[in-house]
Amino acid sequence: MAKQNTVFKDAFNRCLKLLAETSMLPSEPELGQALGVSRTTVRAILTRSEELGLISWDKRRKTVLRSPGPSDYFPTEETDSLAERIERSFMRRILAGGAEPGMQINELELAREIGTGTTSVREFLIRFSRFGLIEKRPNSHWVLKGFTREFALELTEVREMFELRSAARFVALPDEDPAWDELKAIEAVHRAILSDIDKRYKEFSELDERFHLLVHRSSSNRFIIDFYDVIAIVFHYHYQWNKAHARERNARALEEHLAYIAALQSRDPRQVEQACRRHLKSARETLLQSIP
Amino acid sequence: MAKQNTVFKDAFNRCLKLLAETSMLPSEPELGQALGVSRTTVRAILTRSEELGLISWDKRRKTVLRSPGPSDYFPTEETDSLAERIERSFMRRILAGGAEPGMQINELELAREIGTGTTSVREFLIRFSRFGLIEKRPNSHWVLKGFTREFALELTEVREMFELRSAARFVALPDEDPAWDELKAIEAVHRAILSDIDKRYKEFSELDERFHLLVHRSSSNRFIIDFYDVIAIVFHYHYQWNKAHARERNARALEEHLAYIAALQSRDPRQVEQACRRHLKSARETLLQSIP
DNA sequence: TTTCTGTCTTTTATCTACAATAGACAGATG
DNA sequence: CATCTGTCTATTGTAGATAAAAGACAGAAA
Repeated sequence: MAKQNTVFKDAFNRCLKLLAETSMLPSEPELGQALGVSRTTVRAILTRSEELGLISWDKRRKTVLRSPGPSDYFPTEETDSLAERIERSFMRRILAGGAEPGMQINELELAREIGTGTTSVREFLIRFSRFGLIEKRPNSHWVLKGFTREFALELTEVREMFELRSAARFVALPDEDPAWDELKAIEAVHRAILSDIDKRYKEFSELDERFHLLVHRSSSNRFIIDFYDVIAIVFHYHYQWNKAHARERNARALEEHLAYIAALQSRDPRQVEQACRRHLKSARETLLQSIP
Repeated sequence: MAKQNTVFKDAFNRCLKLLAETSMLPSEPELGQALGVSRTTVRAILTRSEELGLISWDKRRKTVLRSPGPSDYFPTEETDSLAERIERSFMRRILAGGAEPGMQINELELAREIGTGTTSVREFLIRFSRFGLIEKRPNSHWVLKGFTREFALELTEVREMFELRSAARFVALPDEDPAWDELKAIEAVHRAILSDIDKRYKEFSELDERFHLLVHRSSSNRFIIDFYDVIAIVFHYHYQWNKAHARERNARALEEHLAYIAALQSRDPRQVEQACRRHLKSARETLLQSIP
């Protein structure tokens, strides 16, 4: 196998959903636009849809013949890109499995375990190295530096610098900036989750990312925004991993967010700084608690 | 060709220098230590040295027979690692050649131009992407974001945050920290260059990197230290590129550095902040002036 | 005239193969 | 008995090949 056709499979699945809602599909370029793929892939999707008897296709006439059933879809395991699969496997290994700092990472072994070639693993490790958790010894192996207390402290130190700076920029955004509307929307979701916290506390993780990314974006600084990737991935896996007291933690964080959001809306830099510092402090403590 | 043997060639050249100074080479492990390579490579070096009649080699007895001449060395072009060659070619293209932002970057074309396989180019681009100058469109090309005014401003914004923080940490280092000695050594080089500025102003670039890296190191934060790579590469190529008024610029920067160093040595946080800010401000202005 | 389709070319993503390099182990040597 | 050498194995770095996906262009259709 050279290239996986996950783009095709994933787009095909998404196309089936569109197909369920109309009787006539649009033009190829339009469909490509809607699915975010090239015409080549669109045509592959149409070909397969025709073969399955889902549509009849004659040039510009693409008529839906029947609604897609569950068996028409590709299984979800096959629609994830290789990079996603590698990331998951890798994070599971280093977070769940015995992940002692200093451990060697073996490309070939990892590749075999994941069932892929070494090139992809290698490229993943190179990309991943910017998260500061692994390091390359040239002409030799990678070394796991480990998700340690130092790591968490270094990460949060930079995070705090960047977020304070971004928050200070946020209050200076012009009234018509779309960020204000997004902030309102985010606030509303916070209230909704809080009012049904017992059932919905798990939604916090995703909301957290959405909120902080919005703040970081207002820095208009690519380095600050890019760094948020590091924070996001660490917190993402951290939430998955450390579920103790999740409900209470999330409830408290939601409250802190609301105070922080109110401060942003007040546009008073001092209030913002205060609320931001308070929230970041407790976020840091939570993260540190989960590290032995 | 599978793997380049640049490690061997480079180590061989360095070994010739050692060889010129002794009549008897040490043991294989010791030699490996000195050259920073494995025993496998050491033995390859010894084998070749023997073939060239430079030494006689019998088990532990490695006697130097003659001093190496110029023709014994590998040409320097062959000792650079592939990654270095790719970096240079790439930087020349995007800094010197018409490097309009938005330009597409083609892996295959680059590889052909440099005379290497696509894999290496790809891996280089992935590593390089963390410098914020290029961006990947998945399943498609890379886009050059360009060495623009915004880039320089975003870079210096973060640089200033990080360096102020690091400098503040520096003054808190214990007296016995080796950084203080290194700082003294750096100061001495500054004075030496300044006293012969007309001839030696070109040495500033390297000294600048050495000094700022020392400061950043005292942050003990991997993200801050890693970020210095970005700064270093940008300034490195910037110095190579923009030579107008280099003498005056460097003389001024040297003076600023001396003030900054004195402030660090005074251990007075307020003086440090002032001197640091002053220097960073003029560094930013210099950088911006070189951008159209 | 504008947008669409059929066809073709180019480029990327990924696998496999292989030389260079690192590293392990047992027996040799001082 | 500690260190070195000979030999062997494992792993990385790089090239080359190939399917998937993107994208270009000319002629067809509205």
